[in-house]
Amino acid sequence: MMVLEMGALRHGGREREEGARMQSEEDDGQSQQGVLYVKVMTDDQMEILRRQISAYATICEQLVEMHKELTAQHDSLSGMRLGSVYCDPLIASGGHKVSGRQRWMPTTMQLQILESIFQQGDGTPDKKKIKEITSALSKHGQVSETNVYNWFQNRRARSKRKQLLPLTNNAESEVEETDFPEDKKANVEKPFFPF
Amino acid sequence: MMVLEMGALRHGGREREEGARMQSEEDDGQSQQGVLYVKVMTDDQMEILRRQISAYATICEQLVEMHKELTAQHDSLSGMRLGSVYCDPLIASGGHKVSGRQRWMPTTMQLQILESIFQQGDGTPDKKKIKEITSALSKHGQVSETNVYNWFQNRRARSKRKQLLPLTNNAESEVEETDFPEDKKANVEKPFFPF
DNA sequence: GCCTTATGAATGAACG
DNA sequence: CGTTCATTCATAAGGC
Repeated sequence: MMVLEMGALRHGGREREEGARMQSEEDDGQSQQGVLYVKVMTDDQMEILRRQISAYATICEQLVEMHKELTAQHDSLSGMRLGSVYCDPLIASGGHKVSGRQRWMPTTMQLQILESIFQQGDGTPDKKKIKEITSALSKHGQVSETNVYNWFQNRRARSKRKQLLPLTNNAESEVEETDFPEDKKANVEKPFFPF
Repeated sequence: MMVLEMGALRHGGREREEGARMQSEEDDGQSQQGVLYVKVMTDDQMEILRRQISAYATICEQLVEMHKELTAQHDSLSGMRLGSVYCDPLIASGGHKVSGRQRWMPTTMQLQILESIFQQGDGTPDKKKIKEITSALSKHGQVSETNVYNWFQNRRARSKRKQLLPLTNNAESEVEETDFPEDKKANVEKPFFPF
């Protein structure tokens, strides 16, 4: 069960009505003064309400997650250092540290193993092979199958790119901009969600 | 202070990446006494629903507002997304590497909409649906039906893959929890809006 | 301190 | 549909 504390959300605003997309919000509180009759809803109406609420719940969660991501990178300076062996639990006590966006840093030993496997021809190991490699690497530090998979992906891509790179000296006048100044404001059109 | 009871609405949801169809067929049928053919709600229940919806609407508004600020530079920095209008193929004339095809980069808003649709059950939209979605997304940036189609393809494939390989990492010196944003209600329990 | 580079990870698009 | 490729993003490391 989920409980939403509204106290923190109180705000003065609320004069717009995009939020009131669904009828149910025209009287705002004290709606039925003294009326004692019960409301009767059809299944369809019930379903509509349910979906509407679900949609909002989903959206809220997504927005919160996205907000976390956006703010995570901003204060990412407070964290433990990398995925190495250290990471002393400095936060063990009360640290409400958020954002644990650490990325895998292969140890020297792991890198050597990976490199040697890569150069032994098997450029694209299958799932089984990945598991084996991961298992082997685990002896030298924390690693996941995804890490191994990504490593090979990147290794392939970058070794290929290296080949094609060495003859690109002429700088194209890259037509990057074309920016239009007032777009920033235009972007604030209050679009809300068009389901 | 106002407390919202949400247990009845989304107790099951939030598996993300997977079905999680929050349709209500399972509990929709006359759960009360079995004798009623319509839903009967008391004023209190009605009021709760009303407040829930209102609260979500308000929250969403606020979050959207915040996001505009946070993503303002992000979106504008990338300039126009996608090759967009010009995409001048830069004739041969020596430059072969050419900036060529840029890939579609959905805007924050577009992503929000796509995610919402995906999680509302439409895992595999048909042609008609694709057109609608594309049309809706066009309001927030350039996008083609192919883009939308690909997005859903990838979304499905990757959400399925993710549940098949839960990374096999060992604890070691893992820094507390909080890993990436993916707890069910953890983000609602308390720190719902830490801003 | 920034800036540059290296590289792990995310993801749009394409392939079979 | 599942897998792979190609491009991009984000961040750790190192130089200035």
